[in-house]
Amino acid sequence: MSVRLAETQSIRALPLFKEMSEQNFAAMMDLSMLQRFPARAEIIREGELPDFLHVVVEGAVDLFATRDGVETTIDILYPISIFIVAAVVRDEPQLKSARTLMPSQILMVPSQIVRATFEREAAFAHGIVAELAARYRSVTRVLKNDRMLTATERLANWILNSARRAGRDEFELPIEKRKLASYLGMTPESYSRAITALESYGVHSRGTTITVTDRSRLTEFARPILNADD
Amino acid sequence: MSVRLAETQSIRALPLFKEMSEQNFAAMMDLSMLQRFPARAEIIREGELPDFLHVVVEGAVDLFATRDGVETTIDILYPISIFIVAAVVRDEPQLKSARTLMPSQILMVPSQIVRATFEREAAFAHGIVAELAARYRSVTRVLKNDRMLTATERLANWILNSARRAGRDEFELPIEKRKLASYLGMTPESYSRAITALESYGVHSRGTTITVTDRSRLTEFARPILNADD
DNA sequence: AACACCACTTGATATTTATCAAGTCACAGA
DNA sequence: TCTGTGACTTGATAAATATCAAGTGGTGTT
Repeated sequence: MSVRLAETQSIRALPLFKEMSEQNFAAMMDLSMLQRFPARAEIIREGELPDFLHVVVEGAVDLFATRDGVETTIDILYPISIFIVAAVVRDEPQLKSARTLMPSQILMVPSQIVRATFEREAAFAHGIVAELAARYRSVTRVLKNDRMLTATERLANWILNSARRAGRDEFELPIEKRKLASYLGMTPESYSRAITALESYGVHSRGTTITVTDRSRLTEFARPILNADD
Repeated sequence: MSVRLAETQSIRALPLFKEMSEQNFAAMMDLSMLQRFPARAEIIREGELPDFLHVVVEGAVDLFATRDGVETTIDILYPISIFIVAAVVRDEPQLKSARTLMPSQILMVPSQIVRATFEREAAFAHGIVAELAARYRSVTRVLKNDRMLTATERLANWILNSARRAGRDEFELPIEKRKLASYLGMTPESYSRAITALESYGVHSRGTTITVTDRSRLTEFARPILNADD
């Protein structure tokens, strides 16, 4: 039921935990579990009360919402990130389901420990605030993009941001196209057409490789919303 | 430059301030301003760094984003609520602009004071966390609605929630229809058609009055997303 | 009372996107 | 190597929504 110290290095480095006292951090890890999941494993389900704060240590996690069997991807998380922070803090039902996109390692910190530590240690509380504020801003940006950009423009912006993050004009799709489509709020068919349309605006796509061949042309087309970083 | 004590009663009662020490609260109010704005006054502009945490004390405030002159309403705030919490906490550019929808009173707390108090007093930090988590969840719900419901379904859900909040089947639109349309992510024309369409599903609209004539029928049509409270 | 303004509504049409239906292609397993 | 599976693509069509263009109606002003 506890996590070995050797495995906590990268977790400790997270903004959320960085400033905590060694003692509180150790106590928290002692009550947490580091669990391995296969690909496509369901981790949490929308509507349930959160038992754990989750940390993606390895792999990738799909956060999605469902309605009548239709699902939409709200966020995709890679190491090292945290999820269902808000539900844990408020002890309210989760708004999203989560499943692994590949074999993954997830650290699970019991909700009560999170809330208790939160009360006890200011440094941890600050970490939670920073995390929440960042996520809040991130969804806000997604909403703005959804409301004010066409599907093709959203894809164009996503490509620009991915290239920027990769530091080069060529990068690999980290996930299936259909999943990316859902994340960008469109169908797989629309994704396919959008990427084809972008060939005229400085993007080349072959297999899972995307190349930005004309950054300024693409930027002009994308007309990014201010601060739309993600 | 300071706020009279008599005016702070309702502010003090906010979850954000409720648990604070009298001393810190007084110090904060001393450095804050309670300002009156006419209708349609611009309060903050997207992209700027936040100088103040704002509290809507009286009136109503429209939080919106702009792109090429087109704007979309992200949230509408009534007393007593707080805005640009995330930007203040992170000291990053605001993602939304704000303007009054009617003559309003706004309490403005300087950002530095917010951050300083946040460092100093755990109770206040907790208040910030609760507020952020609540807002994060709220935008998440809006995004889910946008992604998975049609415009008419979003309106249906909004009506159901409004009626529930009002505690009766008849209520008044608190804002212009065009503004509500924007908030629900549609054009005024689409709003008009949507409300007409809902006449067949237990809704009656005349002027600024909306009446739910058949709640179960409307609920069946709206098929609300789990936990979609706002 | 007449008028002007503006939100709202309604109609016609265009655009965007989803849906349905075949394909095509790559890859894993027999 | 063959074959099946599933993701992806492409085409045809439908649905949802926006846009453009007149109206309509209420309110406040002169």
